[in-house]
Amino acid sequence: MQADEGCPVGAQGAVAAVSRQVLHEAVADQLRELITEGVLAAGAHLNERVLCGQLGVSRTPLREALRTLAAEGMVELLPNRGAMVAALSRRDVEHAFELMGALEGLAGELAAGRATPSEIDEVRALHFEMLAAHARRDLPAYYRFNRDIHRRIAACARNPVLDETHERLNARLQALRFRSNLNRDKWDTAVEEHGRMVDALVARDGVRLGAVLRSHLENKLAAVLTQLTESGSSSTRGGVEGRHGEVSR
Amino acid sequence: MQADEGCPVGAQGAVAAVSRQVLHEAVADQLRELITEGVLAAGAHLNERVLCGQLGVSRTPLREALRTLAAEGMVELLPNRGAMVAALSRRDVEHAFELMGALEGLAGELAAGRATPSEIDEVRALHFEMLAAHARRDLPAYYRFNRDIHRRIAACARNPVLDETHERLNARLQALRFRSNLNRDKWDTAVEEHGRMVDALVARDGVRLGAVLRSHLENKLAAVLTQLTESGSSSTRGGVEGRHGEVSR
DNA sequence: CCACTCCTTTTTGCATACAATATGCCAATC
DNA sequence: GATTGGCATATTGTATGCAAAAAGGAGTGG
Repeated sequence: MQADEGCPVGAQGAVAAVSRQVLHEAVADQLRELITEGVLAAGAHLNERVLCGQLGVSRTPLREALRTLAAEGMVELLPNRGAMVAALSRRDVEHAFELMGALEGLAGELAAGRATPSEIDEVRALHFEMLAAHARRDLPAYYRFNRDIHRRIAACARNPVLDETHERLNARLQALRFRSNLNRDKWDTAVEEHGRMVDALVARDGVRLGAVLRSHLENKLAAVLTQLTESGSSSTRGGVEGRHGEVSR
Repeated sequence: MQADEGCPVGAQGAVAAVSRQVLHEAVADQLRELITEGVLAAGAHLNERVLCGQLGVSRTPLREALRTLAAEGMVELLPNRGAMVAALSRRDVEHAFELMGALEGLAGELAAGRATPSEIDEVRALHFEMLAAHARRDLPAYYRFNRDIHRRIAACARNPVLDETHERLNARLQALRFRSNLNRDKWDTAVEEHGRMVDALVARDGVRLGAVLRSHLENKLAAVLTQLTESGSSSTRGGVEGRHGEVSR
């Protein structure tokens, strides 16, 4: 069922020299994806044996992957009682966004000074593509460009430590799947903010870019909190097998 | 993410649950300490079997602990070639300090608004103790109070996500053991900055506190870089050091 | 003298077996 | 009728065994 992306044994003869990935890392990648995609719902209990069967690996690499994900904050380990997908409380989300604001703010400040002209051009191009998606009301495309722009700006900061921290926190938040509803007003506001973002980057005004990114994040937090309040329960999609009792609070 | 350890539902506010710590966590703690203490030097290769013998555990919990530490950035895993203690290049240190500045800056901004009066008093008390240590030229005591003050301020931010990120990055930097030489000028400057820090906190001026913390970090970075240049430049550059992968994701 | 290859040794990666702990059920008791 | 104790089951934690990959070394050929 699950596409086995990690090559188990026999891919070493041919082209890709990089294809040498160890099993527990492949498992970790796969679990990360399952969690951010919402296939494994927040709060869901992860039974080792069941997961082993579904992923087609033994318990050892699975457990190692779970330890990795626990250190990343994606899952929570209960001693002698197994693992569960980390569930973010409303308070946790607020905290995460506070931190995210600082991270993106710093990234913006640095990016404005360190981006190459071609990188700036690329961000501008992505921005226009995003505007096109916005004009067409194409939400998935909008989100894709949106994410790419933020990632691109973060990359311009030229700080791998910052980038890794940012990506990791982002992965934890992605599991919220708050990418669903977005009313027109907020959407328009977000697009406007993106415009100021690009302006600040082109002007290489780091302080301004950082400020724009921070306020952008604050608005996003407000939207997410609104949605959390409204919906309360996430769509309980049956897991890889549907046997996971979702313990969402 | 959940700050609270222990039973999720039936906490029964009674006595704290007995030290139920699993072996791989104990091993991870121990390894963390060995690394930050410098017993396991940066860049050192970690042989699983040898470590097993030294720690008195089998390979399974040791390997799980190593995966945890790898996710935390304390060690680096080389596929099929074992683990080594993460070695920070000069560039890595710069990046880490950039991030650290943003983290402490945010913590300061939040702390100024959220600290309780008694917490502020405690920081003031620690500050005076630090002044005493400074007056006596008692470097170890100074470092202890210094660290406590920073931790205390960070705690006042009331943001576990930020706190965890901060602690983790701090642990990675601690391994540098740059706590050694500190000339009198820089020491005096640092103490002055701490004075402004406490002033800003007492005045509950978050922006100012954040700014002081950031500049404090910048000075510390300068000191660390100086020391790195003096002590390790000639030897590390030519050798195994090079540019290591850093972000594994 | 250097490089290359093959072989041995060592070390990591994975699977499985065994032990420790939690969970759930049922009866016995107050 | 509710609660507690104990047993049965299930699940996690740890140890060990086996196979694959890498490191090291000896020998041979250029």
